[in-house]
Amino acid sequence: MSNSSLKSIAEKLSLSESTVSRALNNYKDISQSTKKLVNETVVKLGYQPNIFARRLASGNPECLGFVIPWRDGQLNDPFLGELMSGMSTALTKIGWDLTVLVAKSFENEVELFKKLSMSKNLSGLIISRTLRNDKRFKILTDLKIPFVAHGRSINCSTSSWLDVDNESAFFNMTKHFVSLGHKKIAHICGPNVYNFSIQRIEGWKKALLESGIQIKSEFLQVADLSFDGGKIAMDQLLKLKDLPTAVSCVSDTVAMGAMQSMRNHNLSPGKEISLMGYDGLELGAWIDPPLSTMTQPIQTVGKNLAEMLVDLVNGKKKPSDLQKLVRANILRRGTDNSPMTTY
Amino acid sequence: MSNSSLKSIAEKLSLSESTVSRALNNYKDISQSTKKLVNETVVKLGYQPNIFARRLASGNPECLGFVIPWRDGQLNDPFLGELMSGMSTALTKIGWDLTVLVAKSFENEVELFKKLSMSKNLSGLIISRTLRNDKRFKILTDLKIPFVAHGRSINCSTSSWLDVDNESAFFNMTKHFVSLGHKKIAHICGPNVYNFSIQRIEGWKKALLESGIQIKSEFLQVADLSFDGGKIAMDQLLKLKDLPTAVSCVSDTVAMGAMQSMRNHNLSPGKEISLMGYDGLELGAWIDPPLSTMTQPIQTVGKNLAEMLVDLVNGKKKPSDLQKLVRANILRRGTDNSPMTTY
DNA sequence: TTTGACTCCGAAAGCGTTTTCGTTGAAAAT
DNA sequence: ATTTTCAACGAAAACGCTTTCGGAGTCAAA
Repeated sequence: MSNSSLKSIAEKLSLSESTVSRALNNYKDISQSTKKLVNETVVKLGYQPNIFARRLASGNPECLGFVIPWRDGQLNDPFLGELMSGMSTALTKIGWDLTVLVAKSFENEVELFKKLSMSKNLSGLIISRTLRNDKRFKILTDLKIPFVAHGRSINCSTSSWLDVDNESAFFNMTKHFVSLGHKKIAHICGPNVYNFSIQRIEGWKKALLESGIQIKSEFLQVADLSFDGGKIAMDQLLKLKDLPTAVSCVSDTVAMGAMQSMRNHNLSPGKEISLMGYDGLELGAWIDPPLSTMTQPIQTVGKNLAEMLVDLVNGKKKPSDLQKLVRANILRRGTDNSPMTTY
Repeated sequence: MSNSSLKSIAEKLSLSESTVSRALNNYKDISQSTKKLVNETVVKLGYQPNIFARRLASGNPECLGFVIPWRDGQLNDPFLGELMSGMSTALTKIGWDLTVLVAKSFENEVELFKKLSMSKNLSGLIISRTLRNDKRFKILTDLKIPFVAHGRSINCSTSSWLDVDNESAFFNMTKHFVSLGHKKIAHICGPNVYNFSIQRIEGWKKALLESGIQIKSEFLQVADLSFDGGKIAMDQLLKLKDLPTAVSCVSDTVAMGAMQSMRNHNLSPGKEISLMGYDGLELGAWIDPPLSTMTQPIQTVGKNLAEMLVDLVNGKKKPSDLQKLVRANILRRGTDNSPMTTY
């Protein structure tokens, strides 16, 4: 029966509703014995509190919103499922909900934020696809909406965020190429509106510097974050007199495009030119040769994002104390090899 | 200010709270003039009702749950974003929410259902990845949880569902091959636990029958819904004495695997053997040659799923009156060509 | 004039929790 | 013996809305 309410439990135990409520919420003015008693009968009766009553009374929506990332009119994040799964599992444990929101443009998103700040239907927000200079940080802060960002921005020092350590990831990738014997290492980066683009360039540069390799500006190509972007960028690289022997790509998608360009020029990815992507897309393993890449534990990221936001909402921590960097790991498949001696 | 409540509006207009409430909910015992007045001041003050109070009082959670599909320990649906975007936009219009749920196993999912039926936190559920014989239909019906399924099952006649017309999709695909001149058309199908596997086989068979082509049992290969599955299945087909000139694949992923197999045998997809996938994955365009496939309007599907469930919850329609079939469309890219005469 | 029907609105009781505050009784301190 | 302290609980207000019911007023019909 779902007719179990606080009242029914209180009557069954000859206690007051308030005592039962405080027992369930682990108040310290309730004796251990009654807490035990209450918890036992609650599971026995299969009691589930009415979350709407609870949320109304407590003033805490106990509900996090996730703004699903929309880019260029398309929703093509293959990790969405894993990410949200991580969030949801973390929240389910504490009885909170995850609701999804969609904003099809920046204006749309800001409008959404304003509505949310008025309605107070959500405890906090998780945003993603952060830009180099992302105005959402200030907007959300001004609106006093608790949030944590998946990704950093130029002005995120006082906010809460979780991000991959892009710089060290591409530092490691480049170092990896160096250790394989490469000296001519190019980088196809993303548009500089994205924060990670800049950071990934930095990692590439630092590794070259530390390895005593001079940075050639023509070895840095900007690309749209798409298959075609990668193809065009690689086309440019292949026009060079002095070709690179390795290319680090800002994403798997871009790397796939770059591979296509190589094939068009009768070059075999991983032979004349090694290359690596980033993201760890499964489909990278489906092509020939399979694309080497870097992976990150997406589900854990989702879980962490949710947990951080809960801490923030509960006031346990300040935004600036909730900043987390996760590592990406090299996944060798087939396109990272030593340079050809004869080439 | 977010201190706007029904009360504040009532005071401002010298009306009672109940009148304002009924005006907003379009009750017919409120005059047009006051309705207009109330609505105007509501937008002026930027009033947002407290959904928890509303949901508590009305008893309608106004919230739909989406069980995100988990398969083989992985969450790899690339359309999740679009699907949920469609749902969310439909629900936002009427002020309902979409919350995501995750179940990592069948037992887990059933447990989830039971909890939901007790707690009544959700108005209804959208499930996906339906099986040929999907026990969830009966379970949810017995638990009296309103739901609509994305995909059919063997026992879904009294339930609400939305599905692609798999049979006609693969009928059309096969007919397309026939019209290109193919007579030896194989089909790589999925495991028969999935309902769509059976239906897609049916479509393939019907088209062959209607075209006067005999169905050869060795031209039907079962594959796991994965890259490797497709590869293995195509390996089998290529062992045949009499090779097919066209292969219709149950999914793009499987088709990618099949292409890999062809390459391993020094065959060019779309030349010696034409093939088509299904799903319309973007990445199909990234390989060489680009994979021909079939697409469906995912966002519309999401929108429809949500709207159907809302109708169901509101009691406007019976489950059996909410069944919808959508069409898939052929997307020619590069792997569907006429058979080689010399081959 | 009375009756009935009809329109529009207010009063008030819920919805199921949380949380503050006060009370009780027993143990400890004076 | 009296006061203080403290643990453990109950009473009741509050959260902000929905919804039922009844009443006031108007107008037309009898």
